[in-house]
Amino acid sequence: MNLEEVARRAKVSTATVSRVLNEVGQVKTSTRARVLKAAQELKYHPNLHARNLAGGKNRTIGMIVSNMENPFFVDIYKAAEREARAKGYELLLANTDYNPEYLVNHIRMMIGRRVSGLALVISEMDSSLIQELSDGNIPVVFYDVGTPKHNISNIAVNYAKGIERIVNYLHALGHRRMAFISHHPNLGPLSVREHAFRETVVRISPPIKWQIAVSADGLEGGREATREIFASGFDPTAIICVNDFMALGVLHELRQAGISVPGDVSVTGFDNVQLASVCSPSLTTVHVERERIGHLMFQSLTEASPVAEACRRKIVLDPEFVVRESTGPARKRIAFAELRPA
Amino acid sequence: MNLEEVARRAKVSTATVSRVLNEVGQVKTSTRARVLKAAQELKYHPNLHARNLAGGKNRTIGMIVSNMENPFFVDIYKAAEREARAKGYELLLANTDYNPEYLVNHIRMMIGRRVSGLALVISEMDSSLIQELSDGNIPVVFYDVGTPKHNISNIAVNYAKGIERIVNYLHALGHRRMAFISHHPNLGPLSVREHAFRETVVRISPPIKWQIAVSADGLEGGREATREIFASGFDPTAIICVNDFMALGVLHELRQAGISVPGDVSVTGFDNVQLASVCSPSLTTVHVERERIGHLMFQSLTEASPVAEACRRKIVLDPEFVVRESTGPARKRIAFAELRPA
DNA sequence: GATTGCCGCGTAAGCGCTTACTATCGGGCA
DNA sequence: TGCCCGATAGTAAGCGCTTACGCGGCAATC
Repeated sequence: MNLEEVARRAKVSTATVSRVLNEVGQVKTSTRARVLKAAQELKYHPNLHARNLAGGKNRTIGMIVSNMENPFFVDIYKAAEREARAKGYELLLANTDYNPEYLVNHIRMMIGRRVSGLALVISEMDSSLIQELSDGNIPVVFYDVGTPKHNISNIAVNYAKGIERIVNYLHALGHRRMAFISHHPNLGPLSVREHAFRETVVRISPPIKWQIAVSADGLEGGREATREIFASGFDPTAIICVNDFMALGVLHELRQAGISVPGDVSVTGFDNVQLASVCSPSLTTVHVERERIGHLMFQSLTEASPVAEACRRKIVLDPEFVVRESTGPARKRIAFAELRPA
Repeated sequence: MNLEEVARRAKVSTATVSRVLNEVGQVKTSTRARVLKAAQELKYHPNLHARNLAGGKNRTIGMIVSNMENPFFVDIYKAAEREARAKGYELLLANTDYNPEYLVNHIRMMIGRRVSGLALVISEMDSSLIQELSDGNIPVVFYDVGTPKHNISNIAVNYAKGIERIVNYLHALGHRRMAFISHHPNLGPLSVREHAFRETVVRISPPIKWQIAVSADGLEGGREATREIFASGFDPTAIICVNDFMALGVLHELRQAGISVPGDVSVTGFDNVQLASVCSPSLTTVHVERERIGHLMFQSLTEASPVAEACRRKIVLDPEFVVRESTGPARKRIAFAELRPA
């Protein structure tokens, strides 16, 4: 069933049916009614592919994220979706699981669908891909990676600042042995945080002992990284996590090991996802405005002002430090061995 | 840039370019190389709309879920996505936030895109919509709602059984005052659980006192429902939640109120999302095989056996009871007023 | 009563692809 | 030598829709 059948049934031309369905042009009320009736009776659903092909336009924007299991990404997605819905756009979502190969496929797919904008909330971006995108002419907005170009905007969070706040805070509480838990350390935005950690820690005197552990993004990854730190013999008084999601795993592992938080070890997260305030103990973390990020990403893709568009920009959000229950004064020097049940 | 430009540059016809790009038909190696080179140089990306229009086929399936914030849905999505990827399919996701209006729009959109199958993991389905879908001819699979038809499959979990297990277990532990926390009580699959709760509770003797509280699906909803129960004056020794996600909120609210779990109140969830084992105290819950659900949904949409397709079926999964830390013997009769800090 | 202008609608040309169907060219074979 | 067939590649007809263009008719204008 296509436009033509509807037209035949309503005894008009396909052009008229199209006009009615798209609410453009002048159509007599009675004709409109006939068309609508015919469409309804035939259970007609316009073929969006044909529509896109013919119309050329496309109120669709694509969003690619790294890990839909992490609530951080879900929040950004939902914010963008809400915005898209309000503005009459469609939001296409794809998930890469941090796999660069999937990412390439998804980008190709989005381009193939001729989205009118592409929001990339990912870390696994290599420069050749960025190049390929900046050669194209569809508006792109990155979160956390890349640099502005004629068709590329950037939104970033000042991670260095956030990490610095955390480290300084812990230092002030007397912590001198810190572990940093991360995932995918060689991906750009994540290495930024690691560097920030290293630098801050090194800059402080008296010097802080530190160690870095890496695992997968997620609850299980947080747990594993924690075990790794224990196993290495390093006994931190504070564990700084690259995000809340991993921190939740850390909390769990510590609890299972009989290590109290923050009594024995302080733990921090990053992002301030809703779970961070709901878990036990609640997480000291850094708030990242996901709502605003989703909003800004959508904006920068659809804002129609060609002047402002001409010079693409980079927006950097300042994070806000949030102190909760998972951090406290450093314990006196006691080895982990004594803390942990045999 | 389109097929024609590539063809011109490679000095062949569009048909040949198409053949090369789709790897069908016979093309001389040297020609193929020329075409590939031209496509690369022009940064050609095939227009998927045109491709779909012309080809008629469509390795795309759509999935609509109620609430992407709830990890339960994310897990199903990821399972289906993995499967789709392996089979060379595209998975289109849409989120309704339990809003029937959004649902209708998303369904129309999926049909408009001519997906080759539609997976609906939603509760807010009214019968007229089901009717509309069963009139159509695209394969549809529901989770938790609807009945099998020629083009409709169903996958469900025996919620009643799960709830019954929970109630019986709590009863055996001495609980005689139970609260049931739910969301969207008049949506089909959710009311099923509520009924199961009611029936089980009523069937048991000596009789159990019970109450039902309703709020939004989510952490905040769980908290609010808990407050509501408190405020009503009912003092349950156990709180049964319709899913883990809400239970996490309940746990948080109880902790804040200074009520210990399971010492003062036992709490149960449903679904066994990963967080249920990671939170503190870990949740007694009922395991629902999300992995398998995602898998089955995909299967039932793409399985090519026309014989098996002829008679659509309903698959019911039996849930498995998982006991963890959030449940314990009922406390002796002490009013909440005494438990809670003034 | 002829002219103007606008409303309402049909005609038809694409949008970028896929895919019959056809045409060409050698080579193998009788 | 003549013929047939397979390997290649081109031609062109759609897929279902939008939209520029144009035409008839009717009210308003002079």
